[in-house]
Amino acid sequence: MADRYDPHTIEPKWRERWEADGIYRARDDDERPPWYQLTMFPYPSGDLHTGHWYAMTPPDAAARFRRMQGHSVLFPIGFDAFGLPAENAAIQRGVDPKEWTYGNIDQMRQQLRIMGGSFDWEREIVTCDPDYYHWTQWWFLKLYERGLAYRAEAAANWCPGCHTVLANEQVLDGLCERSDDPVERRFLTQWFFRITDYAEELLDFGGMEWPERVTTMQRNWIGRSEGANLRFPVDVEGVDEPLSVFTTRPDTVYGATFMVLAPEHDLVGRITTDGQREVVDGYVAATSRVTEIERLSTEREKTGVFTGAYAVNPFNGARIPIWIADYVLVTYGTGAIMAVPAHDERDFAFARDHGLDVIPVFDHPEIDVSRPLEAAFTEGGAMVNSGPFDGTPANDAIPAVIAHAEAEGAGTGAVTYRLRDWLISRQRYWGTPIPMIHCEACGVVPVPETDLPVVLPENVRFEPTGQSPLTQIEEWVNVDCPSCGSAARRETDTLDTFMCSSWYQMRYVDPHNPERPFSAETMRRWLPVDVYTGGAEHAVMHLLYTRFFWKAARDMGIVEGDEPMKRLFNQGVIVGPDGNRMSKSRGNVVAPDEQVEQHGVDAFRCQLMFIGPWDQGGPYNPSGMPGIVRWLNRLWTVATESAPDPGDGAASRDLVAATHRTIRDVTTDIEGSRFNTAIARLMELTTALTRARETGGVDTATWERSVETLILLTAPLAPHITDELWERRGKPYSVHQQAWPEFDESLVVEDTVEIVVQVNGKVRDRVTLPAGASEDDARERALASERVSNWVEGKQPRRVIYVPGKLLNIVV
RNA sequence: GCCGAAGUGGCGGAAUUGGCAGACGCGACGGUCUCAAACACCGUUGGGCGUAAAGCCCGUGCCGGUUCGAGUCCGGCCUUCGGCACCA
Repeated sequence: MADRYDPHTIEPKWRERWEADGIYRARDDDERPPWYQLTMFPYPSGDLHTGHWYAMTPPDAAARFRRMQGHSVLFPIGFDAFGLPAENAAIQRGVDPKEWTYGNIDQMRQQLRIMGGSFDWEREIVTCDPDYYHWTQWWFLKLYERGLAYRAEAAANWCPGCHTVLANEQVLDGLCERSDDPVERRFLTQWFFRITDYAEELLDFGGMEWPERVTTMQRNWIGRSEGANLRFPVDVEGVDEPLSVFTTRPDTVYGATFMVLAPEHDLVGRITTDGQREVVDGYVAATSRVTEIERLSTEREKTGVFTGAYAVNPFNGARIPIWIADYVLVTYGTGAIMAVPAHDERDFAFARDHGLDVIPVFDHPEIDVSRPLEAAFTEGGAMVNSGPFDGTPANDAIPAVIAHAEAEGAGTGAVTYRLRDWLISRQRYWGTPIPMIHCEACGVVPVPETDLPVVLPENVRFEPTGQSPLTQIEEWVNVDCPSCGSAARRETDTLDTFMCSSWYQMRYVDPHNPERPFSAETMRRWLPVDVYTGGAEHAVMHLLYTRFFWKAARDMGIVEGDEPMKRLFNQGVIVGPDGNRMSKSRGNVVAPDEQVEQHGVDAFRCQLMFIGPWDQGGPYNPSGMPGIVRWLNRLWTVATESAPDPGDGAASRDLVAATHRTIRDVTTDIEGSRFNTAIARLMELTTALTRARETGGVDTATWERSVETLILLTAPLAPHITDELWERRGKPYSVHQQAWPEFDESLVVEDTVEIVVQVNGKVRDRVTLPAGASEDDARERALASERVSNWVEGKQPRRVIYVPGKLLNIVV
């Protein structure tokens, strides 16, 4: 009587119906409590692959689950559409980046719709739309007004072969990814955001449910170090200011036997003596040619040259030589160090290679510090060779030395971060134009808000000139100064695409607002995001930038609260059946279209969720698909065939208990993103129903309620088949607009419990007792068991451990 | 080198606060239905000893510890993956 389960007829039917009825639209006037479920928006590469399905179908299930739980859910989608691939396509194949991008978006939209995602398409955003980047530019102006945007000289990756600036991602092992030329560093004036102003606050993850993995990576990236800034007077005529160094070990200052400056340090030119000028200049020039990657290699020998100048140790008056070396980085601390070879491995290696003094200033239980050291050691006992500090225990040494430095005016306690300001300039075409104008008279002038957006010109020629293609477009570049009206030029750099994605979750709440990025009401209603899901590759950059952006917006009174995303979940990486990253060349690509064609959308979604824990990822092996297909078929069967013979209804109670256990488990599993175990529980309930149908003894009302509960619980995971079954059972449209089943604890309580009986910790028997039996009852029943008494052998139990309702352990 | 996560059957993986290791699924084997196939369904499936029963022993990367009891906690290793990497 019932026809077979055929996903290919029911899936398009429901997709069209949901869309026509707009049942997934998020309404701002909905009175139910709001829930903002966000999945990282894709780059429009033009092909939706299995990774996208893996990233997006579980949050779709979560969004559907929250809706059924009575939330008004915002589950939006859009495209992160600026960036390099479009520009590369333009350079290589002569296509227009805009056409290429929008063509891909059209294609991906179609593919995304097939997924059965409950996205609110009316809120779609595309970051390369002028309606969107209008507000990206507005944000830039706000940050500039607030003093958080500034210009400075910074190194860019320069490919001498292509005559162009490369993004970090285009540099592979120090070589240009296209021409294989060694990449050089070129200094350009570029725009930065002062993310470092927020370094301290960004270390605080209080009240956030973020994976520890991510918070740890962010902490390491920010890299807070405590120590001191110490000032060493320089013994060079005409140089009055002292040389400032940052150190985490001010307690080793008496062991400082030389100073090292980064080759790019400001002072180098001024302190170098005539006799050393040639070697120093040569070394500085050589350094600029060395790539960052080579330079950072710890394997490299520690090179460096003497400047001829000396500094004075403010603690003991020692006159110590000043060197330059590329193991000191100009971007960290003050770009200069006091070198303490006895207690720092790098300084030790440098001192050994260049014949410099090594003076230990801590003693050590296993090392004779009166003899030449064989290696640096960092952990010592008490201070030695340190004048008035001799004998100070290691634990007290740092505060003592800092206190002394502060009293003497030789330095102060200080904190340094590894985090650098965010370089946002790109010498590229396909990005948001930076809304600034350069005027000879007025300097840098912001474009007035009323003139936004600064629209990206079209029909651009891509020639490798080393500058953004925008510089070629005279009619775009030449503009009147907004301040004085004289001839001026537009900024031709564009914004890092990470800026587009730093605030997109805010735009979704009010995506068509022409007056501002979003209204205060919509902001208060939806933000911050309840759950944000996406790949771990964004653990640092994107997720740190968006936190910075939010905090800056908060300080400007634009948003409320301290963090943009309360909860974060990183899904794992899905790889090919062979365990390798899916790639065409390996031939291990699983194409979603083929999976859908063979098994249907619901089966593919469920298989991806069933494969293992969502945060773990792993190989996608289609060989497991039959299990999911069988389950959906069995679900179809129990839901479409008639109820079993009720008999005396004796089996009803067990079925009710099984149903409610499933409600409980599936609810907590989906809340915790454990979709794999949720499906396992649903399979079990399906099996229970299949069995009950054969054996009978279930009254019809109970049967119907269990079947319908099973359909409701499955709906978020397999949305099409469940709506079809719901309809066929004559229930009101749509299953996705029904309430989530309520769990009733009292219905799963059993009359009897099975107690495991152990003797000396080994399971020997099981006894069935009434629920709530006392320890004495359990003990009596256990000792009555022949299997148990065989092991006890008449010995007196030394001790009995009873875990009520679970276990009894007799120790003899 | 540093930081983080993980290691469980032939395979993917289960296992609240320490309490029956291997849920659920794949595969395999045996069977029902069928002219046959598909679909569906039933049974067995960690290893060893043992007659197939009962029963016993071993078993969650390795070594040791805590505990009545350890996949879970502690100490020390090994391996894999991810991140950072001369950060003073």
